[in-house]
Amino acid sequence: MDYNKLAELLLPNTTMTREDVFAKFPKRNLKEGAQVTRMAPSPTGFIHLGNLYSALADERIAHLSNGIFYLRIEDTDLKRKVEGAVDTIINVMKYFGIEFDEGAGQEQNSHNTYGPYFQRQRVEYYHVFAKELIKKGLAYPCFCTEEDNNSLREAQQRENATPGYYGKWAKCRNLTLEEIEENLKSGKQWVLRLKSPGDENKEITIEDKIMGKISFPENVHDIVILKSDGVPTYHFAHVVDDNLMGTTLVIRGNEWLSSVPTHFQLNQVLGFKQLKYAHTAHLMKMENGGKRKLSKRKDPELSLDFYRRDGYHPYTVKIYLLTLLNSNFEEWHDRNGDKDINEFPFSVKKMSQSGALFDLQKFHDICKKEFSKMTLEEVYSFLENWTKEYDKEHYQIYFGNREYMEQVLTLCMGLNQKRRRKDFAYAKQIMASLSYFFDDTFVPATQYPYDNETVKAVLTKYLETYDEKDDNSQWFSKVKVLAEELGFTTDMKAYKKEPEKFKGSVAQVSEIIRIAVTGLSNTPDLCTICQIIGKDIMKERIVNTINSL
RNA sequence: GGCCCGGUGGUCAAGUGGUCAAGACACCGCCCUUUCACGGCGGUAACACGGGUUCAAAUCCCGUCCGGGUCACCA
Repeated sequence: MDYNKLAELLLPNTTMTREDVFAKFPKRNLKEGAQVTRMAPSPTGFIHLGNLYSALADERIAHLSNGIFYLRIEDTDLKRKVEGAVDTIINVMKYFGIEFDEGAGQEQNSHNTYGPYFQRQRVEYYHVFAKELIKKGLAYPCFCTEEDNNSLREAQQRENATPGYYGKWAKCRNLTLEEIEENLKSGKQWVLRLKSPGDENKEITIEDKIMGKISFPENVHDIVILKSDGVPTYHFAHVVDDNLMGTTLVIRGNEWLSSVPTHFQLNQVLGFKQLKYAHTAHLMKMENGGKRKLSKRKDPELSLDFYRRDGYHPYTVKIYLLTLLNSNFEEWHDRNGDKDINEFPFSVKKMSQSGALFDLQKFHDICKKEFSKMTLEEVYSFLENWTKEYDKEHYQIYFGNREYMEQVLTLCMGLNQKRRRKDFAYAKQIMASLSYFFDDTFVPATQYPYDNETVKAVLTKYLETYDEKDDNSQWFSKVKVLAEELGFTTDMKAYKKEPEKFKGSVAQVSEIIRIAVTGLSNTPDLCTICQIIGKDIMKERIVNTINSL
């Protein structure tokens, strides 16, 4: 077979040579040890926690080594394309503190020289290498239709053979040049397949940066490398691009592990240096007592929108991901609270081989801890931005008066205390807990833990003695006096020992007041709440309560 | 089903031949306390199973079981 003729027949318009291509993609000029990593999503625009998880690993590896982290869009499948996806991806990543040095969306940068970063715009390059393979007799056109492939599968099932297009099953493998010309002339669609030189009895071994040494049988499948529209499949595009673009470490999900033999072989036949890989474990979720991969359809916590909508601080998401990524991060972070997390010596080797379960409780704990380290200024602006975007109707109510809101936050988040409160994990939760500070959102209680007469008596006496100038201890002394007058004990120890001996304790008295003023039985310091909302509002709420009984 | 990966408390995990098998989250108890938190102290709880190798095995080997991934003109 005249392979040169075949090559011209199949790809007549490809005139560039391998050398021409290499001239456009020279070896990167980087310092010793600098790593080049990439995020390579398809342009659906849907970025989930798993993407962020592995992108964070990419970003850390690149930046810790003074290397490059770039964005390449794998748009070889038109069905996956969504308008505006690239901007979405870039914005989402930015929101979570991950920025690209190079790639799609960075076209204004002068050093953005390994593009185009959209695979559809690189078709001419793939064709150069495809044509080379044809010339070497390592690739051939396949005219099989979908039906052909279906019946192939059925036949293989009947014979209990491994499914796939390979060896003796590969019908188009040995077509003559004449047959091919004939098919082409009659306008039949074709794909380009690799003529796999693999031997299933031989093994290849790779050293995965996370998994370690792994051996596989060689690939024997004549995989499609160019689809009928001339666009490459993932496998082919990946191998060509990561070589041309100088990726030093391909970090990708576990689901790719089994195609390593294919990629290894592609590298080999193309005469490239083998790529280095790090296959990351998936984020898992517990369900019905078993672990399973997080699914974007079923699990809202996988969608990054979820974190934005509920107002999780992006920094806390990053911290959580980092603790999953490198188990020694948490300890490091605790010990080096003053250091920028980017100083953490992130390592691929420390990444787990098995899938971590997404643990909402653990995540919340981290959120609370991180919130407790933020300044009033940080907390305020974060909440303000969140409310502006996700709770518009309450924005004016909550943020109309900055000084007031600052007082509220200072109290509720314990900002003026040595030990901060750690009640809150996300904005939605915080804002919901603040409603009683605002008349528009205050919801009076309908139930009291005591009979109406007692409640009335407590509230009436409380109003009589209340003085807004009292400090906390003065205020509480008065509550105590009031409690005793009404037959409640202030001896908490005695009360706890034998509660049945008393009508109740000062704790209940406080509770009654608390409920009347806030509508809730659990709140931060009551005295301060009364000071913040002011005597008038406090009085109004109490009077309304008395009247309603 | 073939191939590949994994399996330490409920969860995330240290661990690479000798430890009473760390730590964190969750849970429980006690203390602090006007509620809720915070904080302090303490506690329950694990090497999937069976065989080897070895003076010694969570760690090395084999088998079993369980979980996951993958077998497209999708990535």
